[in-house]
Amino acid sequence: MHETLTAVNNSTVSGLGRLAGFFGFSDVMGRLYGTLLLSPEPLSLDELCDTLRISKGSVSMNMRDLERWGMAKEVWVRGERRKFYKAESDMWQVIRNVLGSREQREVQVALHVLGESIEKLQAAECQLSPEEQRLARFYLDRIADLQAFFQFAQLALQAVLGSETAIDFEAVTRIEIE
Amino acid sequence: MHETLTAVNNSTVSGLGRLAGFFGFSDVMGRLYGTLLLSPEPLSLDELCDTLRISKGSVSMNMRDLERWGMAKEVWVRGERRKFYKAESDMWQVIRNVLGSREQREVQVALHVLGESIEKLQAAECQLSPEEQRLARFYLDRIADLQAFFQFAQLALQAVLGSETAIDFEAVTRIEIE
DNA sequence: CCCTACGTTCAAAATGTTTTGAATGAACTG
DNA sequence: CAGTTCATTCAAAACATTTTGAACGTAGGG
Repeated sequence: MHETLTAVNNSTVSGLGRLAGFFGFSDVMGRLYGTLLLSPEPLSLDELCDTLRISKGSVSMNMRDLERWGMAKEVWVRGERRKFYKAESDMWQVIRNVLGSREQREVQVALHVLGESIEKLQAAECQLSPEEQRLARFYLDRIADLQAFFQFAQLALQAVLGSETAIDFEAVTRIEIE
Repeated sequence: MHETLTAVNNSTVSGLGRLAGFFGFSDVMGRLYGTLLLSPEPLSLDELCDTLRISKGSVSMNMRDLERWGMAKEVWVRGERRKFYKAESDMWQVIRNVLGSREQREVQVALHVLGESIEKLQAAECQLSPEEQRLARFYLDRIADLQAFFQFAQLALQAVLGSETAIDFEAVTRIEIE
């Protein structure tokens, strides 16, 4: 294959590995995803092993994760007994999967814990010594800031997730280029 | 100290540890930050060791990182020879530090690499076999999607970073609560 | 100057994560 | 049903990260 194609493939795959790492997934997941994304045909487990120089076991496990996150799908190739995979190529869908199920839960838990802390502090106020009351009020201030941060994050997430297919990537490209 | 205060302190500190981990920092950094954030007085290295049950060396190194990221500052306490630290309590500032210097650079690098790939593919087109040309066009499609994603990320970052002190956390709190 | 109180460094140890490959099992085929 | 071809599992090994503490450096006080 022409060297340019190989080079582009490599840098894209390793870039996606990096991106995956950034989002708290394993590098390998990202590289598998990238390899599938740049393959016009679905790929089998063995082809993925060969391409990425990774053991079969690892590919098997990581592919399961990719499927769990809706980033890849099994594909049935007629006349073949093996499993074939293709990437979910709708980025928007992938992002919604990840943000919607993982990040949103994290934010909600955080908000819940912070809310509880505030309640506890307010409830305990009358049992505290004057010195402790000062500290409690200090805590309340700082925790209110954290709360505001997470509420902001929640709003941002909802903005991205809420719009059905809204944020139109193609449109973004056009805006930037012009 | 009253048990409620201790409990709130613990959950906040460990929550910030979690958050730090999420952003690719070490847990310990987050916990140090949390401990400082919930202390009305600046704390010395040794106090931080004691509170978090962590070695002096570790605190020293992690505090340097916290300073590098603008999340904590040294404070001079008169009559004291030791270093004291306090948290940068303006969350907005902290977020801008992190997003501005780290995330933004990542996004820019990614955009640069993707742009290069597109150029390379276009330049090589006339040297490719018909079969390779089909593949090159396929790559261009997929890479354009990735580009759009990163351009979206860049816009989002700029929206957050661009506004001077704009996104007003207190206002967010009010909106959410009402 | 020397002594003390501190902060920093860094190599080794502890801990955590990822990868591997042999064992297992499931599904098809003749 | 026996043989083959695959995917999966999981314990052990390879690898990476974090933590530790002893050694070192530095500044102030006497």
